Amino acid sequence: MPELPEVATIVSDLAPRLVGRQVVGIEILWPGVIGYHSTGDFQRRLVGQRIVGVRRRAKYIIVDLSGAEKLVLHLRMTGRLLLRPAETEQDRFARVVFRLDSGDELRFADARKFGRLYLWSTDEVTGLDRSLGPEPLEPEFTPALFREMVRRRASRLKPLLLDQTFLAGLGNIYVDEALYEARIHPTRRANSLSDEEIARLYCAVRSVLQTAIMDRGTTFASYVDALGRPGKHQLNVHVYRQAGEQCPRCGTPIERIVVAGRGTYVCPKCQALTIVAA
DNA sequence: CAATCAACCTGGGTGC
DNA sequence: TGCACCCAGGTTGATT
Repeated sequence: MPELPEVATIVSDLAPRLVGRQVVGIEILWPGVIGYHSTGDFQRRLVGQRIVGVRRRAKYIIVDLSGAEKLVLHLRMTGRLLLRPAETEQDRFARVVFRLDSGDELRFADARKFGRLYLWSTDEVTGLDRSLGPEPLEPEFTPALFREMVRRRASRLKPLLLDQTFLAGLGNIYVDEALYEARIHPTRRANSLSDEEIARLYCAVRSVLQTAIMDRGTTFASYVDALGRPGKHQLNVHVYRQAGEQCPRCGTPIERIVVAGRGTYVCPKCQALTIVAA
């Protein structure tokens, strides 16, 4: 479910509200979502810790603590991270609840139980960081860097852009939106792109993500921010889940195809595989 | 390195 | 209402 803009929204909601808070208790309603440590270990190591920072890397949420370890969360498809007053009725599918000294609870809820919570050392977080591709909105991600990355790869763009070790943060929605914006077909080989196409794709990736962040994410089914509010970007998507609707650019009906096992939305005219003479 | 598929789980929507 | 079936915003690991 959540991609970079959704995770960024949750982190921006949580950071000002969580920094300085202390974890005073933890309830684990479904132990399966705790990775690595035993659940007892998880509770013992976390209770009493103070939160000193909340940040994002790719689609991971990293909570920096007063101790040496860091709480790392991944929401996968249907995970939610919600900050609620403790007296609020429990959220459906709540799996782990952190009680805070403020009287609030940080609740991890996940219908499908794919999401995971880890307690990791600095070295483990560094290892995660090194295994991930660049952050598309950071200044280190330059057009020249992206050009070299894309030129070196032979795979099709759709799975390549979904690959978090290649580029961090994109998921199914924003890959389709970026490729549409750049007018490039998702099955094109990366190393077949012209310099101009790579430049278009670079700009498209960044503008799609930035626009979605301004819209506080995309809600089609289950995504909500840390206060339970849906995003607004579903009102501004051009192709994702728009099969049969008219392409905003040329009016051709949007098509749904399957690429690398993923539902994929394209304008068959704007994103034609072969150049058609005008 | 690239591609495909299964697996992890469950809910929601659709069509009969 | 019930039921079968399809779809799902992610990631990993096995296999070819």
